[in-house]
Amino acid sequence: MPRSQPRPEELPGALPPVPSEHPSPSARSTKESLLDAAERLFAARGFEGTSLRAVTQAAGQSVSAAHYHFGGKRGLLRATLERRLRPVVEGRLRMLDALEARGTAPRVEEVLEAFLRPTFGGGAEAAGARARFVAARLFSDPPELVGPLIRELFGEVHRRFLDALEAALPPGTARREIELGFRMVVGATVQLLGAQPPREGTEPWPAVPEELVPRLVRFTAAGLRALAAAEQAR
Amino acid sequence: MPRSQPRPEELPGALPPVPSEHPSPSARSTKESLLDAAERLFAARGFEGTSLRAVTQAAGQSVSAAHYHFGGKRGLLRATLERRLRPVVEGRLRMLDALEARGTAPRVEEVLEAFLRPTFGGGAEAAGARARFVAARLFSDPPELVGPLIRELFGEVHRRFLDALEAALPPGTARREIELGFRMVVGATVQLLGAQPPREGTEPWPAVPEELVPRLVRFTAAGLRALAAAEQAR
DNA sequence: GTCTATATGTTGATAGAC
DNA sequence: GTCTATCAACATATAGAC
Repeated sequence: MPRSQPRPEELPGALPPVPSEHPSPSARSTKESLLDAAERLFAARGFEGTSLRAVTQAAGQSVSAAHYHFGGKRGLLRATLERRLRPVVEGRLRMLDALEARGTAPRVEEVLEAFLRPTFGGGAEAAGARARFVAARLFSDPPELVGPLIRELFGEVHRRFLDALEAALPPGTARREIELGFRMVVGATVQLLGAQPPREGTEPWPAVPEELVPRLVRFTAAGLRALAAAEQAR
Repeated sequence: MPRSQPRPEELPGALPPVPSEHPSPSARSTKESLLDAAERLFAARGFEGTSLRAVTQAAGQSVSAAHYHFGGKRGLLRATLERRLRPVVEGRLRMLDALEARGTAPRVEEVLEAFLRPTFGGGAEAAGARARFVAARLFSDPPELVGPLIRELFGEVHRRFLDALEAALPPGTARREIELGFRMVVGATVQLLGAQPPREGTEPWPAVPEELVPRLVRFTAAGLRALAAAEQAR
């Protein structure tokens, strides 16, 4: 049996092949195809309403491939959510950083835009599917699975934006009032993302970021200011 | 053991106790216990995530009782939704009627209050469970089942409130702008109903109508006015 | 890494006695 | 109206060949 040869190619650190992931091109495309199919089906029929079989079949993969890569159905949902939510969170933090690195204090509208713009990001076409999916999942089953992920992903962001809003609103506005206003901001945003089933007789709004974001900013900024003003008037 | 009124005398308008059906006292309590259990479980784990067995077991009834009374799982969901949504719709229409029967033109705040107040109705304690359930289901699976019901129940109401808002806002405000604003109103409302899984590190807001409704009215009225003003400035 | 085959449990729905 | 018993279908997960 030939002894092992300390070739330069085998020097430690020369080729640390898989630090975290992309094990092989084929495996990568397997994972990705599963994520794509899962995103589509989970969005359309919900987590519980979608069988793992349906996902793997739509992806042209086997059931056990999903188990190998994601550890099961729940892991697949988690990975699917994470893939879309992470960029939104990073975009929000980046825009808020830029705003705070600037000299002057940010206005309410600027803080809100930093929060809202990445939500509709990714281009007009892709934004539709992604946003619809993510928003739908946030409001759907199973809370014990999605809840911790939401907290993990959004916990810091929400705290920082609450701080920024507190700084931008008139001094003395109660924190609790700002928190309630922020929840309304989130609610209005989710609604415009088009997550819900069609509710009115009116035609659906196109999810064009250029159209929606300014109106969301306008609406919610006025709402937050009204909350702050009413509280100070007491 | 108090029996239900054996008096067949029907005074029109006096107090119609059971409008359409009451096959027998025991059947009624069977139906009701199934509805209660279904409401609780569907709200907690979703429609697809809840087995019919779990519902009937929690209700102390048999699986076939559910089939007999509601025709199956989907019929049970429909009946459960309808039981809670109908009073909200009726309350909204009643308040709007009263507003329009008055001489003077309603203000934006008054229209919004007519829309929002019944949403949180039914008392501080019961409101929590009902609202949470209804809002959760509106945003959850299966759209092809819930969608038509939503349209059937809310179609007319939404159209009438859009008209009322159009009349209350500055003349010339585009209908489309009002529709978008109205969707944000709905979104903010649903969010405050507490339907979603906990999303922030902050403690949950108590769903006390007396606290939430005025703030919702304040926030959304200012938002709608800001939308209208920005559009007229163009 | 990916597959087939299978273990093990649950689902929604129904038939028929009472 | 309500029950028990049972159905066929499908669920997730795993074992082991390649």
